[in-house]
Amino acid sequence: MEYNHKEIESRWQQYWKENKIYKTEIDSSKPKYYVLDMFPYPSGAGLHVGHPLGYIASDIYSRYKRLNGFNVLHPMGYDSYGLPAEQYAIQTGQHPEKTTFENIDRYRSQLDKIGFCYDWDREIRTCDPSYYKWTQWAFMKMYGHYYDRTADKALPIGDLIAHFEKEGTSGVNAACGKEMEFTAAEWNGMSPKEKSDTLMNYRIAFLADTMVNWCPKLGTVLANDEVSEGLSLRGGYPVEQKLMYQWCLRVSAYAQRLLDGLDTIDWTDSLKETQRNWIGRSEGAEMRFPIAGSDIELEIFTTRADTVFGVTFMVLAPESAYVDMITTPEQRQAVEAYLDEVKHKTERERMIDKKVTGVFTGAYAVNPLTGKNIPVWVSDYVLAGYGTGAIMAVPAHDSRDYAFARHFDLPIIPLIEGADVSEESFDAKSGKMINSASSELDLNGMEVKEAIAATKRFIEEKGIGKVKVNYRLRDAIFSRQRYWGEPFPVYYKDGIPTLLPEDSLPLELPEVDKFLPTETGEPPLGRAKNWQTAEGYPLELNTMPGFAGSSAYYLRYMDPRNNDALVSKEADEYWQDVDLYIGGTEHATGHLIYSRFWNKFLYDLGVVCRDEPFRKLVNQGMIQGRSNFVYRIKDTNTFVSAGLRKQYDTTPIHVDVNIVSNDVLDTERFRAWRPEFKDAEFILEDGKYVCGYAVEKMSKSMFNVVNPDDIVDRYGADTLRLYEMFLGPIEASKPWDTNGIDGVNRFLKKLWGLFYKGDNLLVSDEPASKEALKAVHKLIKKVTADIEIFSYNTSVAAFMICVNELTQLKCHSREALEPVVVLIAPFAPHIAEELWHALGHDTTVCDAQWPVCNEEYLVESTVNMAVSFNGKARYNIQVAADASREEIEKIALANEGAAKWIEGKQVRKIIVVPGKIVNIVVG
RNA sequence: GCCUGAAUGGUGGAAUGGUAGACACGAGGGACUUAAAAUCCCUUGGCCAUAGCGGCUGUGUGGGUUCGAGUCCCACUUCAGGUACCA
Repeated sequence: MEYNHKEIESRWQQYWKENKIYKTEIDSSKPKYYVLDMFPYPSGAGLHVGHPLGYIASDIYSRYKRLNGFNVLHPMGYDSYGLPAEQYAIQTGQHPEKTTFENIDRYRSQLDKIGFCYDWDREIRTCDPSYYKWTQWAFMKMYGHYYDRTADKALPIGDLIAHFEKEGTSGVNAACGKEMEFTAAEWNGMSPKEKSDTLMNYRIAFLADTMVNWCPKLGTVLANDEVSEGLSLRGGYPVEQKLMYQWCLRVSAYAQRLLDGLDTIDWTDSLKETQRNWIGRSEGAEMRFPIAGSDIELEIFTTRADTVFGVTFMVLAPESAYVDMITTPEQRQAVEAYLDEVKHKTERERMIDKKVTGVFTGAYAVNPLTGKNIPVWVSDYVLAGYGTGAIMAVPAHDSRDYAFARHFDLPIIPLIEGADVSEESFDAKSGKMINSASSELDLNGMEVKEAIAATKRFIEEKGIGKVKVNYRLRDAIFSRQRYWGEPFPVYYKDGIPTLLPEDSLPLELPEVDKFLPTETGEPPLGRAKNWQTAEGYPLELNTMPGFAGSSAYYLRYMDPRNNDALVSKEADEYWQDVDLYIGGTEHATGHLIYSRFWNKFLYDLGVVCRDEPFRKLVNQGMIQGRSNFVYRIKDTNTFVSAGLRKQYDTTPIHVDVNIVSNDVLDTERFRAWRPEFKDAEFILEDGKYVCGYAVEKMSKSMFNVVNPDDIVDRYGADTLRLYEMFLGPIEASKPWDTNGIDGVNRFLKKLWGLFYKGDNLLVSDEPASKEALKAVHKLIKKVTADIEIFSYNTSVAAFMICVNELTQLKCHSREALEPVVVLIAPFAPHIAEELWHALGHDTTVCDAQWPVCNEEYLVESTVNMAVSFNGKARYNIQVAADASREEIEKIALANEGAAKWIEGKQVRKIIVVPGKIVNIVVG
């Protein structure tokens, strides 16, 4: 038999499926291992060759762990709610479920061809009611809890209500939107609506007026991580700021725990750093500046308390509530004109044009340390959402304040010795303080760090302010004005949001006639008939965002068909957490934050036993496209080969990479490719047409999309798998380059050749030679070590070396071949299964034992050592492998004439590292 | 601006501080063949030498530590990714 990948692969894939080889059950006799891929959003374009990179890597690890006796959970599913299907539905009128399911089927058939060991009985889809029941359930729990800072965990909102009834807000230490103060009597006197509104300030899932990223083109709000540089990530449409009443999740309550948790997990430093930046902890002080002639106090946040003597003005964010409170009648018109101007600018416009703008409110604040009056301004360079939305401006030591002061001609007071602030501000947090003394506080002469600490102490003692930690991390906006998402299990009773009863879940997504907003501007669910409770109360019209369904999916895989719980106690305690998670870095500030938050919340409730969901995370790189070009000579239909193109005036044209092989164009297929090239002429070099190339994004318009199906069809899944791993380290981004795939395919044929010559099985029961066993055990050692560090590319190289050696040794001994088959099984499972059965086994190779390296085979009787004298005149000596240091020295010296003197110089030092290199220093 | 990471042949990439360039592609040469494909063998960082041994040089740049540096330290250059009026 020749190596026939098609026949082998389809036969074994069918066998695995029929015998449910990869079905996983709880088995307390074995240690568990949970390997997870970030599940895909099934897009209409299908899989390209870049998608499976991470899946192959995780598949290898899963199979490896299984061969090592672990009970491996390795599931797959689909993140099937999302904007693209809905946008497509709007354009075509097709129900998003229909296109989504079609896409899922296509993904599945593509995935199946690659031979993954997923337990498909555990498949989940986020748009399936039996799945999103638990998304809705988690939302209800978040609604029903608040974050208690003293207990440092989520507690039932009922506890808080009981506290309010007895003591009001006194003694409450809870995460909230704004600090509130009321007595028990006041609470008990509130109307139901007032109570509901008050509790919204504390609930973990809550309704609030929030500044949102509104994307008019998509007709919905977007989360911060769905917006980049003022444009929507999906579609690239402009995004503006808008105040809307929205569902939110109090992610910020978990900021510190999300930060601390990073120290306990095995992720790359760069990813942890990205999350740390996103959480953005900054330690500073909150200070109050009284407004002159009123009892209003401006509260500001600063990390530079030391610079308080250099405050020459204050700035409010345009959206700040203070603006209206303090603006003087004389300035009101100017301020309102400015606010109007700012409102009409989109986020993007604000960013592009960094002109300094602002307006004076007419009010003055009193510096609590100097007693001096300082003007209060409004400017859009201060953000409403961070800190208190108001700052003290220190132009000498902050570049933004500096630009503002220069523009409006405000005074600049330097506070650090030697700082030259005539051209720019001095932002560094170092140096000795000057100009910073009052009768009560003297910072002069202190280092900046000391001064910060001293000022903080002072303001706390004087009650001017307090030490405060701020986080950049915002609460997640959880409403989307879209159709294709999870409905909220919420209705409105006399305007008061109320949860549906838990046993009514799931609340299924209703049918609508169109997927567009209603004429009155309500979300698409406003079109649904009878979208109300049995009593006639209206149901929530918003749906949940994409990250809702993907935040706890890893838990659902543990117990996917359980209708009574998200995950049973038994399943949770057995599978615990994801041991290895593989996916792209693009989810660093979205999914990977939300998931950790969601999991910590469930941990607080005692639903899950682990605080962190993903123990180890590996980021696979992106596979870019590698485009090919042909060069058309201007105004002709003649194409010139890349090497000769400089002699002509040419235009490069993208050509389909599938009709190019090793950068050589198949000219016949090119003529057939498109009608306009039917009569194309070619100027060849060395009889070939060589194409140019460039690395670009993989996309249809560049004709550089390589479909895995085509590769599988031509070379087989095993070749595809090995080649994707051989391409380079999995974390690295690299262009897909089909050049070179032949080498991997050739290797598999050679491996096959160790077993078969034509139809003859060559395998013998003769013992293997020492050399053959050495080659095999070297392989065992190398591959075992490589897999543990995900260095799959060097593993593949090791296989090639070993097979070459065995081929040269003409080794067909079962003793040598059997371990090789088991080792290759994770990488190329189909051929391994075939060869395993050729060796006479009737069980599947998946249940084999991972071979153990016997170091004895690797021991050399003698070792070659390079000896150099002063780094020069290097030569080799042979010594016994177990030779002592002294013996090696002796032999080394003997070889160079046994001399204590070399080239007339005395030997001073001999450094010997057994097995390595001997260097002798003279002089 | 800040934070991460990277820089090695024509290409993708190997190298616990110890013979740089494993493995593969590509290229060149050869064998087999009427021919092609497939397969196999040899050469392949650069320069010099070549009948043969070989020699010099070489991991972005400049320094440093070390008997010894692609690897560690300092400074710089370039590229990639993340992030940004976050006070």
